[in-house]
Amino acid sequence: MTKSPTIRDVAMLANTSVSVVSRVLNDGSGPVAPDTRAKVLEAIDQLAYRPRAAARSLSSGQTTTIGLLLADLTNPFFARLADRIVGEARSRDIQVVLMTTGEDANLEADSLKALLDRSVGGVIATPTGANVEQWEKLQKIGVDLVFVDRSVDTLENADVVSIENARSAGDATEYLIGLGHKRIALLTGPLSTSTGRSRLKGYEQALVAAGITPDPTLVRNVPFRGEGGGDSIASLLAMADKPTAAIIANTAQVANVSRRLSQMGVPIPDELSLIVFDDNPWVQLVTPPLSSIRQPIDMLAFHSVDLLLNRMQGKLPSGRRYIEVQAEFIARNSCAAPPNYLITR
Amino acid sequence: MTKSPTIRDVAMLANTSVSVVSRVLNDGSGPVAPDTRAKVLEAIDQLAYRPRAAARSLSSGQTTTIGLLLADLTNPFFARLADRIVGEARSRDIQVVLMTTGEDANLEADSLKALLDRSVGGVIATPTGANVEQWEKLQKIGVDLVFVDRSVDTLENADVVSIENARSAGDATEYLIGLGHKRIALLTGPLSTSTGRSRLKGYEQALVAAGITPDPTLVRNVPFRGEGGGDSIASLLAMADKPTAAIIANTAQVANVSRRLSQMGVPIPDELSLIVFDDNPWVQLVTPPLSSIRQPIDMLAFHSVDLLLNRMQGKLPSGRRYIEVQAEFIARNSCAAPPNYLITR
DNA sequence: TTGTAAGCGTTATCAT
DNA sequence: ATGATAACGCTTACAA
Repeated sequence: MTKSPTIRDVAMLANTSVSVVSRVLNDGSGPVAPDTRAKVLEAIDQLAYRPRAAARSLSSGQTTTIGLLLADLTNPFFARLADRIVGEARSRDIQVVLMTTGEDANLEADSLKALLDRSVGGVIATPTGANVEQWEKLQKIGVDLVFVDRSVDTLENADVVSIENARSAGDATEYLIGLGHKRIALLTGPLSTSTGRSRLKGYEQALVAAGITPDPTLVRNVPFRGEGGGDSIASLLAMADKPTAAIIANTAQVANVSRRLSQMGVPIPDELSLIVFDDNPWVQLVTPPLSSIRQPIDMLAFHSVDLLLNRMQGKLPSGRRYIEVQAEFIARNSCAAPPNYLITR
Repeated sequence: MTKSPTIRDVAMLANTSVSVVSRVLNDGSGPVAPDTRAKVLEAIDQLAYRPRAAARSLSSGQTTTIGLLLADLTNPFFARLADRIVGEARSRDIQVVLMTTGEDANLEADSLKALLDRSVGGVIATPTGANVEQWEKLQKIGVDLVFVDRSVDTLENADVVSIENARSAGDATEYLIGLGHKRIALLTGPLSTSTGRSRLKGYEQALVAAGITPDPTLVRNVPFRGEGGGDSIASLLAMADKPTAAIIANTAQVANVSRRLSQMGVPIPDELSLIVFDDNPWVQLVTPPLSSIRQPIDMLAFHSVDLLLNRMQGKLPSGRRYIEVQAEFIARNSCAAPPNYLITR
């Protein structure tokens, strides 16, 4: 545990002043003679000097750190998102402090409080929908905000990056309708989330467009966390006029639903056609492989950090930026015509 | 974007000095009269004051931030580990900066370099095995180290938290032997990792104990990343004297192996019995559900942050701490007696 | 018990 | 092109 060299040590060794060293450190912040620069660089190298982040940010008021507040790393979608965001951040030499909400407003509030210490210049988050005031307070102290995957409508100064939820849900619905399905169930997230609402809208629009009246009893809102998905699908299948197909638009619940269906021994796609949001690696491992909607995680990651960094550097005009990227429907073997469906024509 | 209040503002409002405010901030760092404290607390509350992390750490030389350097969040094992570690950290009010190596020594080196800015007081990592010098340099500037899941033997001052790898592999091997298997394949990680070596050792010991001579051609070392697992299992099954069972002891490759096996249409367990390290949620979703070794991720997380924090607070005597936790073998339906196996007795 | 003042390691302003 | 020097916001002796 040696005491680390400071900028002064470097200046001394290079026979110059701290200001000069600082200038070569922050390239372009002032004039430096070529050979002076060389000497400084050598001194830095020789001492293995590294500027201390805390001092830097205290003095400059800036940080090269962003916060990443995700729902839950246990969910493969968020895990992969985190992976890509961290990668994207590294390539730009910025660090990421990671926090999770567990979809719990209180935990989210805790995280927001922690973020108030100005250790980050901006944050990328999947908000729970609550804590609007704390989010605003965070913005007020100068922290830029980018919401990814979902948004909070009342927070108008936060940028948003997400997939085209309505359209994706619509695509899936159309596909099922095309196979002959009339009674299509939808498991979606809480309607308090933008994601849930959009997916529902896309689903209903597709139905209406095909001349089918949406049946509200076929729509279930399931919390992101917990076992809700399993129960919902079970109750759906217990209905008298039960659905012949289901779209699981709640990314967090697809594993639960799959497990329950497999436990119940419901033959897929014979008795029930299935489409899941989020193309996890394992959806093609199960029997049958599941048709799914692949969210372009790379794009979500790229745009969220790109947007945030541009904001932090003041490169963007004020006003919310809303970026939507396309998701891709992938047909596998979990969909077929409904039972007893006769091809007439 | 208001300018935030400083400790001086608080002192002023509370009609006292900054040192007093500082003392109530860091409870116990000095005497404060009860009613003075009350006034300070009120001022803090009223101004919504939050101490700035950078100033604090610059002045005190300490940080409430740790680094978490993991291989790859794409792997469910690491993702869940990250989730638990972040949770454990939050409950102690410490922040986590996340980085990934992608099992790449160069990326690891980059991260290590970034860590040199003393923004963290310690790091929890799954090392690649390389960059020994940089790890040492990190320790030299006072950053404590805890390796989790694997270790680097030459780094004797880093604590280690992992599962009992040898024993777990041994258990799985014994189980298969008990079913009548003689030719048991092992897919394991690179032998440059402690994990790979330990699992191999446990496997061999179990074999020898049962009077079976280990056959090196049945052991495959597969890199953590990439598609190696699939090819390995395929080549194993192409052998003349092919194995009747396989243990996939490379956590990162279980999905690849499963996919390949399913593509090849190898009947499990009829033609091949299978045991996988790491009990992902989806291993019970596939057909048949896979027998697996469940790693106690909560324990790994708890001990690694506990250990690290104690180190950082100097509460631990010097000398490496090596904590091993038990993993649990879970029998499902992917194992059976080998083909053509006659029960004689 | 309280307050003053000297750092902590940078950046940035302003002379030189 | 270079170099003093004053912040930045906090902790911590050391006085009072």
